[in-house]
Amino acid sequence: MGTRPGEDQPRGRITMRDVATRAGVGLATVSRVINDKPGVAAELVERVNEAARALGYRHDVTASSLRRADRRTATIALVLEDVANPFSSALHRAVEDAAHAEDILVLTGSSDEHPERERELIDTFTLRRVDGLIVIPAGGTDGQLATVRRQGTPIVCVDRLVELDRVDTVTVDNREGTRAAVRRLLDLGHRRIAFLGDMRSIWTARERYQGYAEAHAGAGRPVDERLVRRDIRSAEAAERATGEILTADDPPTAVFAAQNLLTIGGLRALQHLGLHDRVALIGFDDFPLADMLRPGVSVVSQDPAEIGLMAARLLLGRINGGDHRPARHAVVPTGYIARGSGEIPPAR
Amino acid sequence: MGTRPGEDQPRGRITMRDVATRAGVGLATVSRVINDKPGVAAELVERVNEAARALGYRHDVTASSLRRADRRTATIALVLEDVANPFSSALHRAVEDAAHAEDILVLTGSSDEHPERERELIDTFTLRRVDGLIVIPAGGTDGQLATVRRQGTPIVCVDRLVELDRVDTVTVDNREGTRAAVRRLLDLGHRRIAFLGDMRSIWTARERYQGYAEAHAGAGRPVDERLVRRDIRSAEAAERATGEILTADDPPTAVFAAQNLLTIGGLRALQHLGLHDRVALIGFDDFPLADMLRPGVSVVSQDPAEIGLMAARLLLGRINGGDHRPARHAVVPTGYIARGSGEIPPAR
DNA sequence: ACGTTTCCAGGAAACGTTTCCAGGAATGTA
DNA sequence: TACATTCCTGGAAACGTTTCCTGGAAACGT
Repeated sequence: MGTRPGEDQPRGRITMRDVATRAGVGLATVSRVINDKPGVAAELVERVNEAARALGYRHDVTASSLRRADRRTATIALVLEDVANPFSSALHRAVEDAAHAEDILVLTGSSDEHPERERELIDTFTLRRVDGLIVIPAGGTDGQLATVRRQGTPIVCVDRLVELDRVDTVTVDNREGTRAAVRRLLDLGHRRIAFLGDMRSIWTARERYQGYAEAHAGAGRPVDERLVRRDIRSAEAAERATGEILTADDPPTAVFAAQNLLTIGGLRALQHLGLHDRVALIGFDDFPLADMLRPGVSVVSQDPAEIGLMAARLLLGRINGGDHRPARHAVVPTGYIARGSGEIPPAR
Repeated sequence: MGTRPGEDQPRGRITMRDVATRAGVGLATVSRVINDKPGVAAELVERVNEAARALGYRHDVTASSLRRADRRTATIALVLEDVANPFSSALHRAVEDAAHAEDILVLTGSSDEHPERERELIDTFTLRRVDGLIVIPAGGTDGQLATVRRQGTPIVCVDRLVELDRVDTVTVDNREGTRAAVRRLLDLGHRRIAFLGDMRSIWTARERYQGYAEAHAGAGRPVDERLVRRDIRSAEAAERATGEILTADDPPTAVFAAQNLLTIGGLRALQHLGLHDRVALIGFDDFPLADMLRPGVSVVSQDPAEIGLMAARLLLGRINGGDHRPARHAVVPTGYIARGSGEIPPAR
């Protein structure tokens, strides 16, 4: 019974059949053992495992999922705006961890907010038969998402609200977070508060503006449209816009920047004009080193890890059988981090 | 010839066989058409495409790669330290773009620098039959990498040098980048330059220290071991270490931080002691907002996008046939970005 | 007109697995 | 002891594709 090297070593790739032959059992039995199915005599289990180990057998997940009744591939896909941006990548990490706990792999792709690219990614992923999809929708792909959903793939949309049958969403309380922050500025005595907003085609951008408007309405103060700049798409544009507003007649005493890059742009403009200690600034969404700046930048914070975890939970829940449930719309609360820039009182 | 709805619509999943039936051709012909293989009459190509479109046929990549002679899955895997850290995610993005250009999907995983987790990831990925692997090796997995390589999967190692047969590497010039930066400090008149270093088990950490030592040797200056702290693994630890060095007798007039987090830690310590305008600081690796701080933080910069692109090119090159070549070791140059903190002269 | 080569098409086998099914042994019951 | 039931086991079919191979038709040369 010696294991002389190369004895009954099969030449090509080692398959279940090889293991079966060496263990002296049938192919079906090997499959049962590999998949931990009950009802195989202990002795055979032992023999099969031993043979598999000796031969260096490696289970082929691809072939397996092809035949498998539930057709599961143990893969989920994540369509992000850009894997390299901090929000996306923190989300990605949280999803990876949750998936890893169930031995599920994560495929990712960056849409760059292009509906066309997003469509392509969703297409590629479903072609690969992923078990589920987490998407930060750029908009314009609702029809496709609905189709994919109808064909059986569970979907969770993140960051932006989507109303589709049995599609869960995880969003952040954009409106309330913004309202509360702007309310703080008003309570501090600010009367002229500028608003820097992202593309209006984006749901979160609209919601945040609503929060800004609601805070004003709640305090019985009108919004001065000359202080509102929307559809800004880069830090540079934000810097320009902020500069213009600040150097015009009757400038604001505070700035609310409704997105990460816009906050940076606004900050640059303030520093450039030497106003960073005299004009208040609050940004939506935290960023690294915000506490190291002078003054520290106060922000409305959202927790991407929490969002990702929630999304993964909802998705995995559906994958593991609970797919009949109606859509759930989870809302993760925002926080406020006071670091100084939001606490500057209005200049006389 | 009308297309009455549901006419010869097959019930379950639409397969090539369905397309073949509808187009009135053989299964093999459909396969040829779908794969753009030459030698099919134009009319049949037309009929097949038409049938595929009408039925909404979707090619099953999984089944395809199972039978396919080259067994390619059009997937590569990327083992990172953490998908959420800026260096990793910038690299990820560059790899994604390069892969996307060839319709290749990217699987990713975070090793957190744990050899055990890294081993597990590599295992999972090869089980899925990825066509190639890009790894930031945590160390301790060389044997496994060699095995995987021998079994045919091309591998590119990034960021850290690895000497394995037909395994390419992409690294940056850690030693020279550090040497040049420290040399600048010496030229500015600094004589006491502290060094904050990462875990010595990491190749880059060792290289950077070498650069620091070489700069001193080149200027005929001894290294004062009391100013050298290595094996630091967090921003907090770096902050503590810097604080200790700065408050001891005969403190340094400049600090070189050999890694991202350590730079932040050092910076915090300097600010805390009110020395940020009097003690010079240079960090290895750029970080967002470094220019917004007071003073701006000077850094030795590496270009993760360039690194990722290079790694992807090497990998795709091997995948597309050039796998016989011996290992190539690409070295991407570093830069220096002067922002102020590195240009502070020694205090009298 | 005939034989040879070239080309295209389709049936069947194969990829590595899971699942169906049937058969044999073992156990339980009358 | 005879018969029904339960439990294990392995052969064969199936998953959706690609590739091998055979055969007929067309094209060519003499």
